[in-house]
Amino acid sequence: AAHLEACCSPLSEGASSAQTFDWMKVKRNPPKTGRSGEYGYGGQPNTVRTNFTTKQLTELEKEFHFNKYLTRARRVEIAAALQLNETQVKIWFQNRRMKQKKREKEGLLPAKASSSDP
Amino acid sequence: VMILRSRFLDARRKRRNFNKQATEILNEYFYSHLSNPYPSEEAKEELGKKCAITVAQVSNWFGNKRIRYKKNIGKFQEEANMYAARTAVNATNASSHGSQANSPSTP
DNA sequence: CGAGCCGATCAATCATAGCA
DNA sequence: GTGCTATGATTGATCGGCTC
Repeated sequence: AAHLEACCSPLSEGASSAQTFDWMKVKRNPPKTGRSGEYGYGGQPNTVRTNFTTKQLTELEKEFHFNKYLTRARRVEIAAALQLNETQVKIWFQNRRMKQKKREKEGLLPAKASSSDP
Repeated sequence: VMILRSRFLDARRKRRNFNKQATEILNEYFYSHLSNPYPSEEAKEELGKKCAITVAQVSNWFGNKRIRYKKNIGKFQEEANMYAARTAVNATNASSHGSQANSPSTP
């Protein structure tokens, strides 16, 4: 792999229009997901977003409805059963909780409208 | 590979684009705060109200806009100039204000 | 000091809308 | 109809801040 970044600099611009602000340069570190998305490889950082299988998602969802929060023990069990990292399971639950909250929030006042109508 | 998508339960299927006016308002905010296009929760609520969309949609819009903008600044140059000219206001950096309509943030 | 959580965001991708 | 781009939504994972 090879990444290079050396184009424009935040220096001055003639007149109008934009410059390059800090938020445009923000870069996220590659996932440290070590692996286990798919057994086998060298073990190098996955670099890519893991795609959970329908089976894994089903199990996680089921567990979530049972308990919104995980205990260390439960997390280990699930991770082993689904062949995921404990971290991935932990993160999944965190994201799931946020998703749940978002849903509740919107399900409260969904005053439908906007856009166009065909 | 087969990975039979459970493409049968995704709300993202039927999607409708926003009004031209809503997009107008969002872009105006975006480009007038290009130095820091991160509306506060309050600002999002107000934008959502003005555009008749949810706060979540406002967040999605800004999230997509920021990523796509920085991915290809050149592609948005025109748009940027257009909106930049339309609004003279500009907050070069996050700091307090004292305006009337909307204020950036920092609780 | 570190682990887990929250809230926000990123970044890649999905699926459709919209236009030539 | 076909083909490609624009765009809203979804989501695994990261970042900073806070609690314990």
